[in-house]
Amino acid sequence: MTTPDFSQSLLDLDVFVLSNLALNVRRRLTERLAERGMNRWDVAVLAVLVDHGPTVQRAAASLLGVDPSDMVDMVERLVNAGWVERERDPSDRRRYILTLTPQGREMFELAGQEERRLREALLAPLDAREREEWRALLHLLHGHLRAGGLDAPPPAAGTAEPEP
Amino acid sequence: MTTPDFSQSLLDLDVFVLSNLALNVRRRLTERLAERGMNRWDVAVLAVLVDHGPTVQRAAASLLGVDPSDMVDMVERLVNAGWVERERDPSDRRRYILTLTPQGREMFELAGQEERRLREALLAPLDAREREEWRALLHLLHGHLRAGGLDAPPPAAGTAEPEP
DNA sequence: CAGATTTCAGAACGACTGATATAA
DNA sequence: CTTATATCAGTCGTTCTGAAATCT
Repeated sequence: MTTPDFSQSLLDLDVFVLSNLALNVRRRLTERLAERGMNRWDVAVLAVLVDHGPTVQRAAASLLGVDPSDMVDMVERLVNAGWVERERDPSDRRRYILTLTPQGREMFELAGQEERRLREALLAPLDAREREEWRALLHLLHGHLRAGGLDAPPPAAGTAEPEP
Repeated sequence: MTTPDFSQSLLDLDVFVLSNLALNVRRRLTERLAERGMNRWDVAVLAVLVDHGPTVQRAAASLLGVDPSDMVDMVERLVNAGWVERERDPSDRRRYILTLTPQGREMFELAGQEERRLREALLAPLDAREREEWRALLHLLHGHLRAGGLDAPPPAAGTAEPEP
């Protein structure tokens, strides 16, 4: 689904609209990050390290919901760019420990700036109240979904863990 | 970006949250449509025919923002399923005219039902007022973006046409 | 030995590019 | 001759699967 002109019948299907809106925003984000030499996964990995400090590669992959095998190239990118250091865990030499470098932290800040610029452009037609409402609803729905909100549609039966 | 556990630093970047929310919803939609033997593109094409009536294949591709070359297999799927008829335009034999069949209309209705079920599950934690607000903001942002809202970030300069 | 971590090779899918055949 | 339409072939990026290598 790329850039439909959205006939009315499709507009009635909010899920398609949401999907399309997000896809386009995502493209813009990718473009803007590319201007800084980054991609979305770079930012996601850096965010994990910012929050969790030095992290085992496998654990970072789990946190991000990425397949561990796909983590390899992602991390190599970051190491080559000098944003992350990768060292064997001395206490368990199977593991790589990923550590944020000062340059990595700078890049994450930069990414945050780009995100805010993009968000500003997206939310331009909204006033302050609407922006707050949008943000609140967005995070509410995101939390609902992460809590397995789409797994038990009608009632509220078994608890469903987020896909491993 | 699949299913990040979203460390706080990433949660602060609303664009990532939006992207992730939509991506997961999109997956669910794909799953549910698959249970009915459809995919998202099927629904999009059917929607165009529902709204516009018989349509030239190339025009449908433009409306959907799809590359014409990718339209071939999509249409073949629909024809094989008996949801769409494809006939040469007698007045311009380069063209194919796509026409919705009654079965195609039925399938579109079915897709609509699946979308509403999914939307219901997604919006479960919202009350009536919040749902209205969400829908209004979603469509407002979608329209803003389709109008080129991300092309002129700071002021309001040149008009930008939707990417051809 | 079993189990965890990283890595590699390849499949599947969607989107994009370039070339070709047919018709206007 | 130029243009438009549909089609085909191939590439690229992303995600997923399965297996191997190393280490506990």
